[in-house]
Amino acid sequence: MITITFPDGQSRSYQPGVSGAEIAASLSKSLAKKAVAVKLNGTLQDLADPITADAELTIITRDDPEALELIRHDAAHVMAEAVQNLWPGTQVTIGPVIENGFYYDFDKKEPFTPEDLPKIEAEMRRIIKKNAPFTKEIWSREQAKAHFKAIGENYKVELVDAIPEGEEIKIYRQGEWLDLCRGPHMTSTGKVGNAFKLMKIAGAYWRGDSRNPMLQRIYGTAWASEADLKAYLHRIEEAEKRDHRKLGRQMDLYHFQEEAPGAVFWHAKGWSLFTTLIDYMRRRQKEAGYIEVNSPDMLDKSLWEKSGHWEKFGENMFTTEIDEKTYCCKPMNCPGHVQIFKHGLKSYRDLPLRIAEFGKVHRYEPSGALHGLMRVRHFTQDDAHIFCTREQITDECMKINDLMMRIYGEFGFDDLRIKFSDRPEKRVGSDEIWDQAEQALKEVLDAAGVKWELNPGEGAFYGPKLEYVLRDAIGRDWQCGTLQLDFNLPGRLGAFFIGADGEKHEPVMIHRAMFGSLERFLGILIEHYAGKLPLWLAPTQVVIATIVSDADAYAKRVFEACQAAGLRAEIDLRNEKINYKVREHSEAKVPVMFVCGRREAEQGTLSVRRLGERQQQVMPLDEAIAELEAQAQAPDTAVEDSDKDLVRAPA
RNA sequence: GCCGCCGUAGCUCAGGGGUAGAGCGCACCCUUGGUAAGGGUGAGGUCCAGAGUUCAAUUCUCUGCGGCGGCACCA
Repeated sequence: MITITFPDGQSRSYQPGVSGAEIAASLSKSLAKKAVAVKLNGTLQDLADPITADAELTIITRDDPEALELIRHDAAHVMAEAVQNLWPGTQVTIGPVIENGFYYDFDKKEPFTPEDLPKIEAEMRRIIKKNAPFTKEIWSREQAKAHFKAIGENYKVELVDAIPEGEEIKIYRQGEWLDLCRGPHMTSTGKVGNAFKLMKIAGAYWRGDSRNPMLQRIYGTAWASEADLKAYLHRIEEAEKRDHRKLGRQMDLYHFQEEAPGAVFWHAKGWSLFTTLIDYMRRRQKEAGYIEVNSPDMLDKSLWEKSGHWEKFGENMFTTEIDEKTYCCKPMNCPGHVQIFKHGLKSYRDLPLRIAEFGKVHRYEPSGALHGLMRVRHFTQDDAHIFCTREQITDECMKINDLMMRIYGEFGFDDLRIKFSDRPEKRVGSDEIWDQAEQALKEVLDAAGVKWELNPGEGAFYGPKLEYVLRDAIGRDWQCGTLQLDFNLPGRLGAFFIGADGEKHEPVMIHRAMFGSLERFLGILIEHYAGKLPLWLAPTQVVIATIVSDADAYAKRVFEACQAAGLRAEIDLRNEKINYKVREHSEAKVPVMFVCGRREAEQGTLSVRRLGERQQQVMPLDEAIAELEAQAQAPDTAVEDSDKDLVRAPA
């Protein structure tokens, strides 16, 4: 007999080989009916699988959160059958579960069209209605290969070949249809339910390799209930409203046009945002002991050959020929910073030397990669390179991480993720150096007590890196901040310092960007705040709007007072009703409106209306402006009330 | 770069082999109205570009460019 322990701590004895279904039946009739799978020692498996040893077991019903991935996986199989029913001769490949849904990749001569999706959905519903049981069979490798070869499923043959020796080759049947699959599955197709929707068609390379043929992928979403599906579709809709490309237009921040693909035309309001961010970062960096420099935008190709960029990155560089020379637009600032470091003999006493630049870099990104502000060909980095000794690495990395966390915290990112990318296959430098570098970064992460995930083999060729990743409104991840250790470039470009021993030594270089790309960070910020930027960032902080033209003169005085207080203000004297003005400026996401009518003009007050609030507050003019001025301070310049007078004393 | 879809007014979009429409915005006029759209009049288009088919192309076909959704890429 074997002992099965249940989540409530109770246990029972069963014959070895008992199935989850039998166990469920032994517990209760209703549970047996609802069960779709089991979780055996933490792993999901088929309800019909025999259990041969003592185990902890949870019966999974369709309503359990764990069942969601089964619903989605089953839906993928059903979709594959549906597609093959509708278009015989289509080859199926792989169809995994992903966040919020599933996909399946097909090889079919004629492309799917958007009109095909409802047809496939209908066929899926028919298959689900038939409610055929999912049954598992274990086949031999030869049997599986022979079968898939015979029916022309060449990709499946390849998949069978890829299954390691000694691993079972599982076949799942659903009625007439079968598929090679790792499993597990629920008990029958009917369990998939109705809460699914096919979302989009896309191309995808076989096995994710661009040298392989391109397959057609169909993405779907599936949920336990129609309410969940509806909620999900609603979430997507809401997220799309936050898209920075849409908000950027609505808020008049920037635009793109055909003549400059991947290059931003920053409008006055967007540029205001841009410079506000730089001002903030400049203060933060100065405080952290950085010096700011500016290096040339174009440098002779020979320098990029020396640095290794031409070989490693040349395909992505913009070049220009002049005076029989080739110049490259800088894709990175590092070689320039090394030149500045090299200018004048450096002593160990100069280290660590932290060189920062808001440099605009140019990278020829593949056309298909461009994406609003998130991925552009010309962007500004808040870049810095720290030249230091080996001994200083940990301390410097720690400081960078602290600053990074502080800055991300000040923008309210609670969904920041940190990835640690270690040594790639193609790399330079000895294993000892890599050990040391990776160790240093790990220490930093541990000391900071932050959560991080390993990104194996994704480091730069010259050193390991940390990536600070933020998610946009539509769920895409973007790397923003980065910290990279580099034991390579200083040597290649001949940088050295004189140590305490009087000898030449190679400095270590730490590459680091906080926002990463200002453009990308701005895109993320816009989506993060859904356009409702905090006061200190808002391009227009306050609009002074009149109710009647009799208040024009007063409104102008208010406007001037706002400007004098350093507020970014606009004045709206138009011959429009106040409702109209309120609506328009609310839609433009202006955080505050100072409304003045006859009453305010007479009494020297303002009716203060904040974005998103229905209630207004009538305040004396001076008080309203002083309050707003205090609230409009950047996180790093905001001072406590008690200090305010001191700071402003010279006025 | 690859696969698919798309490109019509400043914006959002409809239309369709016989040289174009709506709403919003814009301009002007009336209206001075108290916190999310007052009314009227008007201007505004190389229908992405080039080639082809056709008596005729914004519409169909091809090529290019750009955008969107994925994939690959992101040093």
